[in-house]
Amino acid sequence: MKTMTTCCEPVLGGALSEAEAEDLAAAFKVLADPARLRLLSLIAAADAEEMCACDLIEPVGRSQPTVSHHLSVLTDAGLLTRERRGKWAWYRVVPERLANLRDALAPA
Amino acid sequence: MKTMTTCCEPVLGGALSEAEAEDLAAAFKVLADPARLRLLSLIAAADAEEMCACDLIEPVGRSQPTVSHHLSVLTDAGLLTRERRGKWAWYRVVPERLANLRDALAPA
DNA sequence: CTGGAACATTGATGCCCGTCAATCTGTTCC
DNA sequence: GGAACAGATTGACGGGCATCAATGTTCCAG
Repeated sequence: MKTMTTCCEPVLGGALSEAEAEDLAAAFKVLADPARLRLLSLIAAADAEEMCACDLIEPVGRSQPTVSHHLSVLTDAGLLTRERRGKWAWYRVVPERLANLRDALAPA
Repeated sequence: MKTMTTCCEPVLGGALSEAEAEDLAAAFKVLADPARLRLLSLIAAADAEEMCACDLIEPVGRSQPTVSHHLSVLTDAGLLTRERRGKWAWYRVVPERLANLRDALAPA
């Protein structure tokens, strides 16, 4: 499981190579799932700016393993951070990473 | 094949409903493919701001039907416009649509 | 140390989709 | 009209992935 850090060339910044296109496509693929988008929006909207995984299962309407899987995908993509406190896992969004992807869609 | 027009609720603008999340996920799914990103970047980088499909097949390195398929997906998603002139098809990027998706990643 | 709770991991299943070969449609030119 | 070309469509194949049940792991409570 590799963590994604620096990424990506902008779409409108000149013709993308196949490798650059694959990197950027992989980044958008993480966002291309309704369950993951709901998790992101739920955590971002939390008062404490963080949420326990236990409080995400019911509102997102999926099984516990599925939610855990998506949270891992988001974390590996650098969009979330995970912090274990006792037997609970707390998640926070990483707005810089979101801005990073946003910039990939910016005008030249 | 439905054309996508108005879309989407921002990720950081409060908890997304399942329907809103599906719409936004569908929009990002279009961008989550290296061939489509390369097509977008190639057309955006063209001097005339438009490109003939015939000139996109070789640089993107896929078969003619595959390129035609991706161009249709991008067009249906509102990211490209198609104009047939004689036996050729000319494509242009729709920057407003790109900005639209960009806004979906904007801070609250 | 034993039971239970919270998450993560594994394995299996079904669906979506990127890809290409073959074919079809429409256009140009002679 | 007929040949040749550009592009779209169809059908088939294969890989990737979202999902869940079952199981594993880690931590706390008593």
